[in-house]
Amino acid sequence: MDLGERKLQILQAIIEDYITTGEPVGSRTIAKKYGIGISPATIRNEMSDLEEMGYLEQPHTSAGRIPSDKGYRLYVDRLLKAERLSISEANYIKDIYDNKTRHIEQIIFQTSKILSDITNYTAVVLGPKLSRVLVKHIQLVPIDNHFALLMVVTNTGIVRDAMITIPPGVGVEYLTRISNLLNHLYRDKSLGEISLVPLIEVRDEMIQNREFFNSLVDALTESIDIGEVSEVYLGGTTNIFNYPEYHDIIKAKEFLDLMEQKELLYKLLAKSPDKGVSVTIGEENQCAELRDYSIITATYNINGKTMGTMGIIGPTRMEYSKTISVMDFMGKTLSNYLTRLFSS
Amino acid sequence: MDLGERKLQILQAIIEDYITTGEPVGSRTIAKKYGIGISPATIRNEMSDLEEMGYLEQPHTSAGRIPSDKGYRLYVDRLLKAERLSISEANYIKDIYDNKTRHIEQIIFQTSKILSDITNYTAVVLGPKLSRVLVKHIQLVPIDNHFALLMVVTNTGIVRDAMITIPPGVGVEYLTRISNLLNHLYRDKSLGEISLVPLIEVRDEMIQNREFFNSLVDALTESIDIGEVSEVYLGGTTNIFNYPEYHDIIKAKEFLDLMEQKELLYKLLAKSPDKGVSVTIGEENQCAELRDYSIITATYNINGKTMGTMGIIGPTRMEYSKTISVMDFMGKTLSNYLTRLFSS
DNA sequence: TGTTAGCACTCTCCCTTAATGAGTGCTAAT
DNA sequence: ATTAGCACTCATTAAGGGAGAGTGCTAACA
Repeated sequence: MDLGERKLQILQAIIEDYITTGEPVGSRTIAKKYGIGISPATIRNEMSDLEEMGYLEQPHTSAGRIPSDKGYRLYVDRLLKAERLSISEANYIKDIYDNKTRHIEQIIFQTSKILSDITNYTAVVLGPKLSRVLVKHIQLVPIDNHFALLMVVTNTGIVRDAMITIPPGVGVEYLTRISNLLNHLYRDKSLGEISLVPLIEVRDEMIQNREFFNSLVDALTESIDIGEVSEVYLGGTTNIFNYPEYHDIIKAKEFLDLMEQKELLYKLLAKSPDKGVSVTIGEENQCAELRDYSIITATYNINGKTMGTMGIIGPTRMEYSKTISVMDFMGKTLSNYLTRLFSS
Repeated sequence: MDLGERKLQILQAIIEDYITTGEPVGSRTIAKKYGIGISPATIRNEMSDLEEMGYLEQPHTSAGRIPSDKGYRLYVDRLLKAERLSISEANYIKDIYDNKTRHIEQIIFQTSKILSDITNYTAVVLGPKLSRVLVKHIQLVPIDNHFALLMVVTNTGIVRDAMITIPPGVGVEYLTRISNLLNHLYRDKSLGEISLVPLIEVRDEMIQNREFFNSLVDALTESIDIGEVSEVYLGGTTNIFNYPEYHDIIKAKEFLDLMEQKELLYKLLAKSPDKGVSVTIGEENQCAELRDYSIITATYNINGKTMGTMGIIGPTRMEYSKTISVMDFMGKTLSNYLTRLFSS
């Protein structure tokens, strides 16, 4: 069977109606609202065909049709007309970033709030991929006689830190010497490289103090690794309540509990493609718990180097057109802003 | 009318039954389950009295009674028998802290998770009151030619930082000199004192560079203030779904949205008394949105100096006895642990 | 005088039944 | 190929009607 022009028109009408109303769509509705000069009966025949082809589903015999995931996919790939943001929305987004903070955590957090506000879905934004962030400064700061703080400052203004126990007999000058060595070794390298470039040079210097060396390595890896997962920012988790199909308490709790699992969210977004906007619909999701949701992701970059990912999670009957535009625009806006801030 | 021994017994029975079942309690139930050798009819008379006195309420004519907020208050103040934690629970709590991390954020976060896990309510824990935290180290770290990082390390391992723009002509040596001055001035002072002790000494030194001085002051206040509100850790926000009276989507959303308002939660907990466990029941709450909830708070300290507050938010029919014990124990355990870690 | 049994009454909850209406699929006419 | 007509299906809603839990009141009882 063939997907003629008319079938596509009908499919599009059904999908768009279902997206806005959330109710199964009947043939009469299509004929009236999206009049293509065709009678309901004809539309019924076409709908029957579309169902057979797998683009539509019927909740029960005497209800209208709803799109299947395959239907949405077709819609997103072929039928979607890109929707430009309204000027006020675009300005709203831009204005947010006309701000004073240089703390990237704040910026990312704000991004998640705006995304969820504008789209009315749940937003997940990952902080900059630490492996791509550049080291600007490393220092061992003595706190008291027993502890020092290993501090790593990056070009994005992130500060990582970890406590280190100082073995007896290690003095301030020694810490300073090690600090200088670390700086010499790692400045302007990415955090990703740190884990690779061995500390051998330093080891020679430190061979006298095996114990300290080990705890230093521990602290370094801790300060790099631990954060990786914790940098997940959520916005609008309760937006899911806006959609009647999730008025069920069980589902709502499932969803919210899912959003608490930062590692899962991290994995979910981290593996999205490197460039552009990507759409994952319902069953296409790897994660079984998310089979009822669609996810739209985009990336942001600094100086053209991809640094992180942002995502929107919502029901499969998502406003794809609008949301894709928002994500695209947001990705670019954030990238510009960050590049201006941190490219120096 | 007088509150005789028997009336108290009956009130206690009703409250405890209602706490566990969530259903209005009838006279027959009391007679059977909590047999005091009294017939349902007599109990009915007593219940009628208790209602007249304001300790009980009746959802509708032919239902059993439920406790009023005033009833709960009486129960908490006079009828509660302290419930000791089971050994396994006590051990569970203690074990959590046998841990390696010195990051207080982690410890606080974990505390909120445990609290919500054990109690099955929502936990809110405030990070250490910054005004009481001691400065261990202040440093201006040059990042590149344009920016430096003002870094403040405290005795609790917290690191606050803020970016500063370096005016042209300011060199590394100058930053070091200022760092030393700041350290000299503020080491072992509390953050609260910083905002008071004027920077005059430093100003003399820096009078040559008005602009830099101002941005330094800005950064200092920023690094102290901003965090105050952001340090609110939540655990078990979806636990509210466990209680049938909150199966209503509207209520659930209201609650969850409330929990997103960190400033409100901060204010709520920050003003609780300095020592010991405190209970706020339903209408006693200042915050109108929380009139349907009860809050139990406790504080934790380092070396006997109160540093922060933890709270449990749940329905008014909360297991007061159990929860109060947990909070008491948790406050003490956390205090001990922190004191051991950070008293040096 | 306090306590209790008995009884009529109230109100919620749940089940059944029936009516409504939106929507379909099929058939036959155009 | 399209469409009007019609019988059929099924979810939703409203109304009716026990059943059950609980009360308040009265009168009897210790």
